Amino acid sequence: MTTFALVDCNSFYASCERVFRPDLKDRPVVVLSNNDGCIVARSKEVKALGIKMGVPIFKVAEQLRRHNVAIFSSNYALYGDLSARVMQTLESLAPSVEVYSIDEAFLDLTGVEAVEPLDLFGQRIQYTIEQDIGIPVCVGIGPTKTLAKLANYAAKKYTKTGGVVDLTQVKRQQKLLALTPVHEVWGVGRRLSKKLEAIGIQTALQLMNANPKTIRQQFSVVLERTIRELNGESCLDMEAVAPTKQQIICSRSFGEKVTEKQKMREAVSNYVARAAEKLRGEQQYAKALTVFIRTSPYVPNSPHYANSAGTTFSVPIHDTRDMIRAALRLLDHIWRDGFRYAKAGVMLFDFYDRGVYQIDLFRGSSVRSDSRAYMAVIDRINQSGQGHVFFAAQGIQKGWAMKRNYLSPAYTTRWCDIPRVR
DNA sequence: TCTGGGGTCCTAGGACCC
DNA sequence: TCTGGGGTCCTAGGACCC
Repeated sequence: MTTFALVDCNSFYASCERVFRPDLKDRPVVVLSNNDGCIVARSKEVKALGIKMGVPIFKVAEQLRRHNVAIFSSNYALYGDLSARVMQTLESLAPSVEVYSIDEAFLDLTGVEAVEPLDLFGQRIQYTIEQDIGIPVCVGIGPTKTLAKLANYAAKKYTKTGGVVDLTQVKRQQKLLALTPVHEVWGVGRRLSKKLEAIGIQTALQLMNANPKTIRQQFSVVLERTIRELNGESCLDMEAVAPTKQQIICSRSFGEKVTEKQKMREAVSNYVARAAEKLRGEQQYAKALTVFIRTSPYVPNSPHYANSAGTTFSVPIHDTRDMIRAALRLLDHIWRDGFRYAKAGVMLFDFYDRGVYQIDLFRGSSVRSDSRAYMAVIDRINQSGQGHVFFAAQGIQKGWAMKRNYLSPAYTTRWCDIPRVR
């Protein structure tokens, strides 16, 4: 019998903003998406106001002001760092940890029950993370990942649980599943829940009792697996080591619409540089690159244009210079004058480890010999926190850069922003 | 005026091969 | 004139996740 726990940080980004701002303890907090567009995190006071996840801020600006809500731009340097600390602490507490997202991790608790009651173990995790990092978490425990997820949902929703739910007993599973709308099940999104409701499946319990074979025919093998997981049959294992990425995307909406090609060239060059840096961080080389640009789909009566273009390299590369050159050539193909561009992005895929790719005998290798050393120097400088180097193509003015009008300090990752104790 | 970014997996259909 | 069966690979699109 396996046992999983899902540890999920409460309102993670909002909680991060509170760690170094005790004055915000009881004040509602929201965090905005890149470009200060939508609300992507809400403290529980904000949820209680009925403000929904993902709404554009301009639609609720007045409401936020009225309730004295503290507003923050996304500060990924801060969230990423606090996330790493949470995960490290979990590693010290549990036999095996799978980092599932920036604010969630699965733990393998198989065998723990013999040593300590599971709910006590969950409470200990909760207490330790709160004490050591200052981030509140909920813990859900169950015999499969899907049930652990559901247990976590219950831990968050029902406050009298104290934020820890042990769902290892079948009786408790059935009780909770009967109360839970099918949409809350992990892997059942908006489309699927609509289709399921149409055939009379409205609760998680009804889905659990559906025939997996029939569901597989009518829907997919994925949903069949979900049913088995709801029934306590573990189909999804722990992945203790993160699998290597299959693609890397860097895209942004612009702070101001872009109408000049030169500005677009700079933006695209920046996204390439960032994507290439991530690629090297994965120790990978890419053989394919795609560039896309588009106008805003939200503005009515304004001419819309969206296009993308891709290329493959003769051998996998990781050199920012080669990628920028290729990307700008692709941009030449898809650029059209006269539009107000809202967003652009770069994608890399078809990855190889170093030295794995078979070089074409006749074409020879066009790879630069200084590539590895040169890129390593750039990455080291840019990650040192002491300086920043970039290519001329990336531009200097960056008028298109995203809006971040409510940014908090980089408390934990920049020397000059570290809080002082007087 | 103002609407995020970054991923994964599965399936269906077409091209192509023997 | 009659025109099979089985397989792979690739791509686009749809669904989901945080």
